[in-house]
Parts: sequence; C-alpha cells; structure tokens
Amino acid sequence: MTITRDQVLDRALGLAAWRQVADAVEADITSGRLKPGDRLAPESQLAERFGVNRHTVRRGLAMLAERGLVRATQGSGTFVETAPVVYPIGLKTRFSEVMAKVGREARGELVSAEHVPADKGIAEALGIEKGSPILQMHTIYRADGVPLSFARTCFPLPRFLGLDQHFAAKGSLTKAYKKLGIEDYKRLSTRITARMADPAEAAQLDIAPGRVVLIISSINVDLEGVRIQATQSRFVADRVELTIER
Amino acid sequence: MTITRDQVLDRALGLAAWRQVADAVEADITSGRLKPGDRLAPESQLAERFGVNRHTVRRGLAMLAERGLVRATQGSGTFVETAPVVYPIGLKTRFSEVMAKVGREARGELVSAEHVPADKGIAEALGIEKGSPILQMHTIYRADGVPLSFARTCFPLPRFLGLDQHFAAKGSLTKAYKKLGIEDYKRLSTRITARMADPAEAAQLDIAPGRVVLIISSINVDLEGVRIQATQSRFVADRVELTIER
DNA sequence: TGCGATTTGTGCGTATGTATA
DNA sequence: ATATACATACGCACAAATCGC
Repeated sequence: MTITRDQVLDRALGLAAWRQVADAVEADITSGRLKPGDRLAPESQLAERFGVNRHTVRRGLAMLAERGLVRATQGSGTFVETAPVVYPIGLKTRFSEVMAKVGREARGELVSAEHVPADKGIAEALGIEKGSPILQMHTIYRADGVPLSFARTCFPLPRFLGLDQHFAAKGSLTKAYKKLGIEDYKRLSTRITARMADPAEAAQLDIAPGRVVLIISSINVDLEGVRIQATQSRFVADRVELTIER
Repeated sequence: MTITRDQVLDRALGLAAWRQVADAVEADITSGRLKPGDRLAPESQLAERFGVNRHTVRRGLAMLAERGLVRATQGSGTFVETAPVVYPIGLKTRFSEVMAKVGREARGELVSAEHVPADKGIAEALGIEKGSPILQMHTIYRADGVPLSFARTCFPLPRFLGLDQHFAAKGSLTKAYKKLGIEDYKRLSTRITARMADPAEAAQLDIAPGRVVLIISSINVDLEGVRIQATQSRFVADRVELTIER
C-alpha cells in the first residue's frame, strides 16, 4: 500500500500538530474507515503520512488511548477499541446473562480468595459485627477476553464457606450460589462514583494507570432480605455504559 | 535553597524514570511536604534533582496533572491543586429537593439558551424528527457555590417556548415546568458513564482539565408518557456519589 | 527452540514558540 | 523589554514486547 505524504496539516497556526493527528485518526474511527479491532498503521508510517515526528504521532495517539478510542500494545500495534457494553443495573443484574444478550462470551475469573475479619465498612454493609469472619474474593470479569471489571466481593463467613471454589469452577456467582442452596437474590442498594484507576487496578484491568473507572458499590440480599454480599466493582469507564432499569 | 542531586532513582530497571519522578512528587504532595496551592520547583530544577532530562520530568508531571494532583500554567509554574470538596448526593428526581434534604443551598444557573435544529442523537432521544427545532440550554448546578454539574438540556420547541426565561428566574426546572402547566414529570431512562473532563467542561466546573466527570444522560417524560426533555449532565466525580435506592 | 524483523516504550539532546512575571 | 518557564516539535538511539519463520 502506498503512503500518502503530508495529509492535510494546518501547519502554520492554531491547533497543535499532535492534536490534528489525533483528530484525523479519530475521524477515521468515527467515520468507520477504521473498525473496532482494526490495527492502526504503525506510528512510523503515521508520522511519515502526516509529515511529523513519531513523538508527535505518539502524543496524539496517547490522547486517543486516554479517551479509550484506541489501545496500544507493545510489540504488536495500536488497535481500535470495541464499542462499550451497555450494562443494565437493576434489581436482578446477572453479569453472564447481560453478556449473553449482547452476544459476548463472558466469564468471571477468581483472582484471590481469603478469610479475613470484616472491617468497619464491610461490617456495616453486611449488617454484621466488625471483626466477624468474611470471605473476601477478588474477581475479574471479561467479555471476549477483554477485562470489563475488577471487583472485591465479601460474604459473611460461616454461611458461605467454600463459595470461592464453586465460583472458580463455574465462573458465575449465580451458579456458585445455587451450589450452596441459594436459588435467588436481589440488589438492595447501589452507589456509583468514578475516579482514576490506581496502579493495582490498572494492572488487573489491563489499562494504563490514570484511566477512568466507574466504582459501583452494591449490596445483595437473599429472598428473606438477609444481606449476603457486599461488592465494590471497578468498571473500565469507556468499556461500559450503565443503564438504570426501573 | 540548595538542590540535592540524584534523589533516589532506581535507574537500573523496573519502573520508568518518568514514573518514578511522578511517584516522588506525588509522595511530596500526599505527605504534606507540598501543600495545596504550592508551586513545584521548575521542571529544570526537578530534572537536575532527579538526574534526568526535563522531558522525563514533564512526562511524570503530565500524569499527575491528568490525575488532578497538579496543574501547570504556562509561564508561571506548576501548582499543587486544592483539595476537592467531597459532596455526596443521591440520584432521586428533583435536584433542588435532594439538596434541600442535605441542607445545601442549591440553584441552577442558566449559562446559555438557544433555538437549534435537533441532531440525530437528540431527535432520537426526544422522539422527534431530525432537524426539528429544539430549545437547548446549558446550565450549571451549584451547592453552596461549588459547581456540581454542568448540563446540556434539550426540549422540543413549539411546546417549551420561553422555558429558559422561567428557569433563569426560578433556578429550578420543576418550577419552570409549573409555569408552563406541567405539574409533574418522571424519568424514562438513565445512562451513566465517566471520562475525563474536556477543557470547556473543566472551565465551567472550575476543575483542572483531565479530572473525572460522571456523564449522566437522561430522558424525562410527562404524565402522558410524552418525552419532554433530554439531558446530558456532567458531574464532578469526586464531588458526588450517586446512590440508587430501592 | 531460537532468531530476526516489526512495533511500541522510554530517554536524551536540541530548538523554537508563547505566556507570564 | 528581559528573563523565566511551560508548550510543542524534531531527530536519534536503544529497550522491550510480539510475531512469524
């Protein structure tokens, strides 16, 4: 493929070159010339095409990466990100079902599980005594292999002993609950905020530290209204769009 | 003041130099050695202190700026940002009522109002033809003077002519609606995501560009179910916490 | 398994423009 | 007007990761 040199750049004035590069690439994406999953031309080629230094290209791409439009992988290339998943937050939100509906393969992965005493916040959320034993799990949920959320989930302990192993085997919390005889559960409360990902979260979610995550703190109850689960999920902000069902 | 050279840098390996610079400066801030409003040492001095190139310092500071810890002003210096006011609110229905409940003085301020043709997105949201006339308002909501959200709200036009003037006078959308004979309305749909604030939003919300905003897109309907309002609000993420209670 | 080519990541040195004090 | 300090940009070099052979 031939490379067109000096694609329109308003050199003289106004916008910075790196911003113009970003705009041009963004236009390629929004117009559909580049589709989700496509690989961008290498930085060196883009540099040549726009008649700028590779650093200048990199700065433009960095901005797009921040906004979640593209994603760079060392040694491989820079790729157009897939469109965000619409994720309903309702009384009964089941991750696997949501994903299945959008036609994506979903699975929860158990990162760690441990028995620890409940701190003040967790104890309040679960309605138990501070210091009571709880099962604390860290999990990652992916859609088609791409991490969507990284969560810490806590369960009161005598009751949910072994839940982690069921979850690890099934990859679904709903199924793990069934193993323990809990046929149904629902959402009691949901709180939402957002901030930038810290390094640990970024590593788990495979994003650059500083990217935005939506923080969803929720409490689930069983059919008797007893609190069984307190979760803090961190969703990669530009990979999901939350919708509130009524 | 004397400049200490070669402040700990793990040169050999592992973390990138620019990241270590960022960490060091962040440590200065979180430890209190640098207080909100303080000016950092010039980039050139930091470069000398860490024994790196000024570009390397700049990259580190850029990350901190993105995260909202510092803010660079050309020709002046780089400053530690003032601590954000944390302000929790619930996502009920009426902004003024919510604020009143927490004992805050709330008022919506009309930034601009104009008659424009509906673009594709707005038309879909309001269930009207693309290009139909709409009233588009930009508003800022503050609690005790602190900006909480910056919103663009659209109304279909023949019906809501003059709504902007009522809103400007009352500072409340609910009251403005009453003037036009709409006694009640409710939320049809709500979508939530988050990203970094662009410069325009940052200016309106009085935050550093790159700070996180929660984006809430909502549609309201009147009692007959007719769509009357499409809003995109941008909340300063660390000034609000959305809660969905049931 | 290893090697080499490709591609992104990091860093240095330099130069020029522009806003601020 | 001058000096300072941040903003942008170029060129070069090498490291690190990935992928195909």
